[in-house]
Amino acid sequence: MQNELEYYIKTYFGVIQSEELQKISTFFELQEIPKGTFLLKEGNICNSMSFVQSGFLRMFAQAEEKEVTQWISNKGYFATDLASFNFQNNSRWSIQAIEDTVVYTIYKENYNKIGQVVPLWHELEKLFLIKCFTMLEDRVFKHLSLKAEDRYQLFFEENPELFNQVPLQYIASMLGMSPETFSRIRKKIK
Amino acid sequence: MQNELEYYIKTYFGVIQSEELQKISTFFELQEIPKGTFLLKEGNICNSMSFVQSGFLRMFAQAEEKEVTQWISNKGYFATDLASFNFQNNSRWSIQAIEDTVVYTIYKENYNKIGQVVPLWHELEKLFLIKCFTMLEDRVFKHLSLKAEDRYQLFFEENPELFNQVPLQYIASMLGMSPETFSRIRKKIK
DNA sequence: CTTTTTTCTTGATATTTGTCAAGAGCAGAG
DNA sequence: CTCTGCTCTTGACAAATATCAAGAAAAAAG
Repeated sequence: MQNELEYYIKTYFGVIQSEELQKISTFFELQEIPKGTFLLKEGNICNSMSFVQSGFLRMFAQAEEKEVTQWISNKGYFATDLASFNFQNNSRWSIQAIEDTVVYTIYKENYNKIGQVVPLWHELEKLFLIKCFTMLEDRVFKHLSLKAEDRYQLFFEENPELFNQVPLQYIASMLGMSPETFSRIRKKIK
Repeated sequence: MQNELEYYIKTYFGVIQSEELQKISTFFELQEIPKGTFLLKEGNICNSMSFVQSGFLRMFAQAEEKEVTQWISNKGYFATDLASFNFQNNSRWSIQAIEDTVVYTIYKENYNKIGQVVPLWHELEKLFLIKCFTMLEDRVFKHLSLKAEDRYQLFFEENPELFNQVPLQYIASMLGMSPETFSRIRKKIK
């Protein structure tokens, strides 16, 4: 069980000595989040970061009229408001469990202790942030260069598991299209 | 002159002791980049990072048919392929001077020395990366929630100085619309 | 100051995507 | 099982945006 968490940490932060990995993982706690529960509400300060062990978390915000889903985290992904977690400002996102979800959560006070346990931590953290940055860069590029259908295709290839487990309207929103357009693209492709 | 660079560093990396700031700034070198010159070509490895002192740099990549402008750096902004700079993989972006441009450039070997000079450096660097991440998060959100006209408006409010100094087609691309749409929005708004 | 090239604008038209409204399908509550 | 909400789909239509082509304007080159 704990090994699974260690695997996620490795995935994001790279190779660490296994003793260190064990120490880090003791900072996390396993939590069961019932469907519908908010891990974070827009405007509040985010003081934790969670890795999804099972289930789904949706990160979203209110725009003018509609609710916009920014990201859906499934098994192996993490969820937090990075800016709020680090700067302690009001979070821009709400994070809510789409299903009953199990997460490994680390709170800020413990997160800040990792540096003392793992000498190289700041380097790993930096590389982690650059990966996150690059992912977003990629997303922006896709919006600048692709039509709805191609964005659908690419996302489907990368995350097929989401499509039969998460309300499709959320995926549509995350890809920047209406649920109706999403539905028509699905039909066309089948 | 050097003070200007120190100001940029401060802007991005936060408050540092002024002696430290001076030490860091000696790692940079002033370069004059003639219009049209490439600081980086897609596919090459990026080994430098530049702050714009005057002029404009365009970061772009080739998509299927068209060239997509991801970002335009003007005075005070920096330009680099973060992923390539850090992981030494092939860069996804080209960076080219739109005008004769003056930059302060730091090369990777010197960049890596900063940590020895400034004890807190890794912390500042981390906060810097989070700011970059947040900016991109914002951009994604804008694409998910706003129409072309609103993206234009917002960007214009934040960067009015670009609009009479840079070919508008590049701004259009960066905002995810065709030059024609861009032009029509301008007309409508005037 | 011309000439040439690039960029911007405009109109006509096509394509993509969104909106509205209705109904179908499905899951959960009782 | 049946009712009640959601969610998804579908059609008709509207709005947003892209494309193509031509000309105007501006900038660069000579």
